Amino acid sequence: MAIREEDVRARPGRPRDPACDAAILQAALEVFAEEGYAGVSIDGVAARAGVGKATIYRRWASKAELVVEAVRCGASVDDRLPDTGDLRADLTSMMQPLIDRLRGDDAKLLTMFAVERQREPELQEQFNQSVIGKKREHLRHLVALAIERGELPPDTDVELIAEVPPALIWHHALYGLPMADDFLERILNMLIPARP
Amino acid sequence: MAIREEDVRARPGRPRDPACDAAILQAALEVFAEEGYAGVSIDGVAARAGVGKATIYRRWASKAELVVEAVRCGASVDDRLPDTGDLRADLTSMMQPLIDRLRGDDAKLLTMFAVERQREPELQEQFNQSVIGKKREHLRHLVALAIERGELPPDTDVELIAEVPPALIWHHALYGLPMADDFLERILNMLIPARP
Amino acid sequence: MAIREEDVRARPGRPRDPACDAAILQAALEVFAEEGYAGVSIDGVAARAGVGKATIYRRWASKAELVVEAVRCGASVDDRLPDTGDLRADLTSMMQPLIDRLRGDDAKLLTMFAVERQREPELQEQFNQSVIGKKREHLRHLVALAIERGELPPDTDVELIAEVPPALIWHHALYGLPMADDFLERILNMLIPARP
Amino acid sequence: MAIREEDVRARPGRPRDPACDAAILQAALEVFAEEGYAGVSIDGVAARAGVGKATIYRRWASKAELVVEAVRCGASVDDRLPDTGDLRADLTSMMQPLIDRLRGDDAKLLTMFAVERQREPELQEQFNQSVIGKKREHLRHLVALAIERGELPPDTDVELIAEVPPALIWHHALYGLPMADDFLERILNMLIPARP
DNA sequence: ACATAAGCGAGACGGTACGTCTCGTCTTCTG
DNA sequence: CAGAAGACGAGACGTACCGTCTCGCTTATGT
Repeated sequence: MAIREEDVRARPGRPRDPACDAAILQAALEVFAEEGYAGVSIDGVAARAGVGKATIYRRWASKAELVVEAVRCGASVDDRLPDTGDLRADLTSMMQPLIDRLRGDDAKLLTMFAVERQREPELQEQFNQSVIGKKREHLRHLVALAIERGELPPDTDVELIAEVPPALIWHHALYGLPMADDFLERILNMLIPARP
Repeated sequence: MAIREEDVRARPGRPRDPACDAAILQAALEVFAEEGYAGVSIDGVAARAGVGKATIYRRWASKAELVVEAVRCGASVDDRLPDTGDLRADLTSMMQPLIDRLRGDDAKLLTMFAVERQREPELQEQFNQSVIGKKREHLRHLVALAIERGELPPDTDVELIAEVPPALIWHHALYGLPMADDFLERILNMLIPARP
Repeated sequence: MAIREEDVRARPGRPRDPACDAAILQAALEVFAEEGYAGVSIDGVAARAGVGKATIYRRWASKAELVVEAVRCGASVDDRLPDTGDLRADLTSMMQPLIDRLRGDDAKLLTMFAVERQREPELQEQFNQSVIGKKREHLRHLVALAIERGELPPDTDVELIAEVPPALIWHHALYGLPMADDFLERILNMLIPARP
Repeated sequence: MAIREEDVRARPGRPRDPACDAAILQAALEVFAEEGYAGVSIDGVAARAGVGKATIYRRWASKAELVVEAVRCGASVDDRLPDTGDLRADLTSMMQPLIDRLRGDDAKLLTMFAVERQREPELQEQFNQSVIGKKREHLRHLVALAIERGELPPDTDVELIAEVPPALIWHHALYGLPMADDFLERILNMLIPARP
């Protein structure tokens, strides 16, 4: 996660220019999409954003952090963690946007990011902490609640079930397997017993 | 892809020393397994292999090509396609070796290979056809047979179910999630209804 | 010639550290004096100066430029132009210091400087005008006066005689011929008839 | 001096191809004249001469030896060591060709060679041994004979006098001082007392 | 109102790896 | 054996980034 000040604005001195944040993230995203992680250079991003390097390092501690945030924003990975009391609805609300994106224009960006993560431990670390972790936790939470409500049998393997949707989605994306409109529906049908 | 000679041996001059190929690939593989892609440096590989840098660049045009080939050679895959008439047994026989390798020393190797495949369409294509495709086909075949035998309900989503084990295994591997000894058992428990 | 800034200090950004200039030139000079031109390596100079390679290449475009400047700075010349009325004394006073330096630690430095001048016409030009020219003129002046005083015969070839001492000194230096303590004395004995 | 077989031709096997000698020396000379010593690379010379590298190293032990011989041949530095019994004549016969060459088209080649010698200790060493040494020895020999014959006074400083002509010639060449047609004559007039 | 503290563009700095080049040696095959 | 071709170990070259550190300047705020 970036070194974002969450609010403070109690700090003395000149405040950070929000236009810089935008310009930097935009530039980073463009370069990443064009050249991949290795093609991103801080000097290059700074130049393209019309910004000094210090202005970047004041916000992000490393190239990895910058790229993570850029991709997260750029692909508008949404961080909503829904909890409506209906497992199907919640899972759909969390997973369908990912599927849509992986079937659309962002596909290349997202898979490229997934790939680069493996090549750059820093990147992986950063992303796991800032994004994946929370989602995983929430998925398990939703599954546990569903068991309590009786939507899933009591002996359900929570940790495992919670991984099935993202695992299948990414698996299909990475291997180029087709994901039809009813893809998520089929997954949920497999995981959630039909209501009697 | 590497600058491999087509084996002609009609070229004049001193032939390439095959011992160098081996030493370089071995060294690259070791460093890669220990430090990951970013940790591989040509100077380091050259030193460890007891070889000049030029000897590496004579064979591969860049670090990326070298690593791809090293991993491809190092990660030899086994391709048994069992069919004993028992789904649990067959899936175990197909999937457990993969899990074992992904939990063992080859883990980084295999995951990085999975990653590099994404960057080299040719490699991906070839690998899909020669290995993955057959396995996928066989898995579906096994699932279909299990339905016929009544081990799985008749309305089972064959294509989807068949992807779940590899998807979950790779998902855990790629995200560094723990895979305990009973990992495959839990997957099978989830997929296959308990025998009454 | 080096990429010297004209001292403007109107440039934006962090100014160059003068201590680096000094350290690099010093290190280059030392290596050069010890190992000769071919023995100078940028990595070596950088290491000895405690400086990154980029810091050198930011200032000089190549090894050659660096060495030229280092030597030029290191080989400061003295330019006394004596005129006591005694040819032997004046010539000794002008030439002995040169011999001493060429026999001492500065030998390699000075000869290499003489060499580099040949490769850098600009340097040669400037040096000829500012140092050599005046010395040559003064030598001829001294010889002419000596003729008037009768220390030398009236038909002496002024221009030629005036070149003999420096020519012989540099010739011996460049070819590594020995220059004993009485070297200058022998030259003068050859040129100036013994007083009756 | 090169590893020339001076004669042998008693060796078994295929004799060396004299055309190779010529092609290599020619190529080396061209590159040297165009690019200077540092610009000469064995690979480059081999390619330009249409010859394998081994064929060069079979004849010369190093780049320095090759370049020395190439320049010596190319500038047709003649190795005649005349001894007619007349000092003026012998000195003229030895020195005038050098002056002519330094005033003519070979000037650049020769001075460049003189310069590069200083930069490359190997080169200097090679050249001193193979060319300069013998000439210097012979000059001293001639001077000694002239003293015996009474052409020079008995107290003449042999070693010093012998160096004056080459020292003055090279001094003038390197500093761009004019050398008129009577340049050598003036030197000899200075050194050799007029015949009574 | 104006000092203070931080932001900003620019770019220097010590490092490290890159990919290229040359050296002088070694190894194959063909005449 | 000579010769053409070219692989080999070694190591310097000059470039490009990284992440940090000054510079001189600008911009809010808080007293």
